[in-house]
Amino acid sequence: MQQQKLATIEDVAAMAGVSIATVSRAMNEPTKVADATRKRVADAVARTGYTTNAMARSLRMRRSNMILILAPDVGDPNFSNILVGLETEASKRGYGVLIGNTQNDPSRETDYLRFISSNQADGLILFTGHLPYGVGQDAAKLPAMVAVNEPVPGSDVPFVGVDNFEGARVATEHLISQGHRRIAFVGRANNREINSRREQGYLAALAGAGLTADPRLIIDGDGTTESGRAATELMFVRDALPTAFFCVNDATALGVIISLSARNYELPRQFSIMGFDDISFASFVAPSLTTMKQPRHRIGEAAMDLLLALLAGETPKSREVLLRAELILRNSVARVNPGR
Amino acid sequence: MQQQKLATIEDVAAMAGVSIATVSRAMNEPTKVADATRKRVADAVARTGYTTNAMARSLRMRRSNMILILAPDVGDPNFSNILVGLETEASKRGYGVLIGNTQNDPSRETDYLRFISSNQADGLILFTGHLPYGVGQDAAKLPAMVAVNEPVPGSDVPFVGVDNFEGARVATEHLISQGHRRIAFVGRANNREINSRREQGYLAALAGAGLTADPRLIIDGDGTTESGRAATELMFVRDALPTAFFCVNDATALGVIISLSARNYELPRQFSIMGFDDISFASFVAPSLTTMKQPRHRIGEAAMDLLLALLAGETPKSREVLLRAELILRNSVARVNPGR
DNA sequence: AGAGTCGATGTAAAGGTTTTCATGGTTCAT
DNA sequence: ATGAACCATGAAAACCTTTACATCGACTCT
Repeated sequence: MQQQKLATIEDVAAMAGVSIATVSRAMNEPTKVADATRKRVADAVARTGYTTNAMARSLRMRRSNMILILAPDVGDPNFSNILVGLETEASKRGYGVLIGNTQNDPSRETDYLRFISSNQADGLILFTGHLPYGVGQDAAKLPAMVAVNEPVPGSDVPFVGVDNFEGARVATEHLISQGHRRIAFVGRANNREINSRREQGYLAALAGAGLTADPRLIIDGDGTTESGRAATELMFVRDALPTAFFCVNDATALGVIISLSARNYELPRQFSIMGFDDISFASFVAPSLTTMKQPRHRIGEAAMDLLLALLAGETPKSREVLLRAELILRNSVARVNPGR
Repeated sequence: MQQQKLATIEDVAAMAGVSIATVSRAMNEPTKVADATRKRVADAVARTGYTTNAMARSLRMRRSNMILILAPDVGDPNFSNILVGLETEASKRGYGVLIGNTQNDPSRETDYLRFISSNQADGLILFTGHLPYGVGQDAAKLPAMVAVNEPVPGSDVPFVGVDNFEGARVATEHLISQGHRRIAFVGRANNREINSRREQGYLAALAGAGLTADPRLIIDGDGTTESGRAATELMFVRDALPTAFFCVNDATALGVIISLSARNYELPRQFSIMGFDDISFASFVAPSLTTMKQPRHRIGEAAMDLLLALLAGETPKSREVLLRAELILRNSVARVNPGR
């Protein structure tokens, strides 16, 4: 169980009868070394089982080949699927992935900065939607960064994510194509980028179809299931009902479904519900949820790809990489009930 | 954006008018340094914004304060919640958490060993249920390890997880307490520890109640939703039906529910279904799923705690740390239908 | 007063790489 | 034959800590 003494580059050099510099070159810049010696070195490496000590290399190169991922909630299913993409791409390129679960706790965010200030991570993926606390004004101290899932407002951090505007428009247009004219938007929140972009897409679709938005059908919500439920109840209180609900995300849609089911409405005959995200339970709810699927795996890959390009000194083509969401047809949307 | 030259321990030493050894001591063993100088050092640290270079420290100390987590599927919700616990505990103790997503691909598993062979990780958390490929016979080369979620058969790797036997017994006893006598077990798989332990618990509960197990009600399954569906269909073909299904996990239970619903049975009036795990959608299915909840957060914490104890040289009290699952009563289990 | 302790600090080695610069030999053009 | 150009290699510095050992002064005890 104990770490037995590992072979070092010197052991290899001695066995191959060359200097350590040559061993290093043989491994990292094979062209710069004669064929014969390269082979001798390779043999020695195999015999000793040598692997280069990452710490020593990082120390010397001032680079750790590690990426720190800062996320408010690692347990969030939306996160974990993107993580797979991030991890896959990083691993393919020889990078490791470090997880920081911040729970939106400022002190934890600050704490995680130690990884970058101590050279333990070269780059940063931000799921948090804001720069880490504790950097404040001197954001210059931060390394290369890419925001995922949620853009960082008021900064020039590049963003990779789903095209929320376009996706919301497609979703709303689908409802319109099913004959719906009174379509609610559940989950307005001006202070959240995602929510407001989706709202914009919704409004654009209405406008494109020559429909005017009814302000009573646009309800605030923070994206939780509970907010979806509350929004629905509010509509009944106001007695301003739509024929279809476009919800800012699937969690909200679930709240709407729960609320309507509790009132014994038959879905989707009496009301259509459209979500956004396609989280795992979307296909298990009754009725199963028609929604916009985020290409999470590809988002992760694209984000990591961009970050590594940044680290390599490239300048990004654009500040945003937007991937299209895909319309997933299930059973929560139907043609509008002609009786209504 | 560029890494401006960071302050080193020498800068601090110069500013405080002491040697670098004293700075190091002042930070790591404060008692060994005089109050006055400790204060001067602290001031200098604050003024320079010094943070110790983790690479240099790791190189010198032969310890990285990093834990590698090897998981077959990072996207698995069962995993991600345990991850939160692992991460929380690690972070609290000054450790970082490195993610390795193996997809059960042997080459990826082998690849990740580079982190430990190059000293980039001190310990290993195994979600995979087996030792990493590529170590083979010389398992001695591996660092401290703890298995989570699934034990590693035929090895002495300590395991932290839910008490599958006990949980399954409690679950089955609950069904018995509701008057059920013909109880199926869906998801038998002898080659998987988890499945067979849960089956044992099921059998123990039956035996404890003086019931004999009907082999026709014990159906193979690999824990997927599809396997639950197939198992149910098989029972109808055999025409050997239970009044209640105890499923090896929630995913399987979902398959059973889908299958029964498709046959227009009314649940739970005609059949009761009990799951295991309490994954996120369990409360959203119709009927919402009665199940055994895994204390995932605590499992993660306990596993990390054990691993860090191992790293500190302690010998574990026992090879297994088993946490109790909690019975979550929802709507998929009812008293047995007297009509049947 | 001298020997022995003790506490605070400094010196220097060690940890394992990568990379600059130097060296020595070979080839090629003159 | 001579210098230039080139190639393969080696020596040594640099990356930044931690820590064993040495030193030095002050204090205690006899």
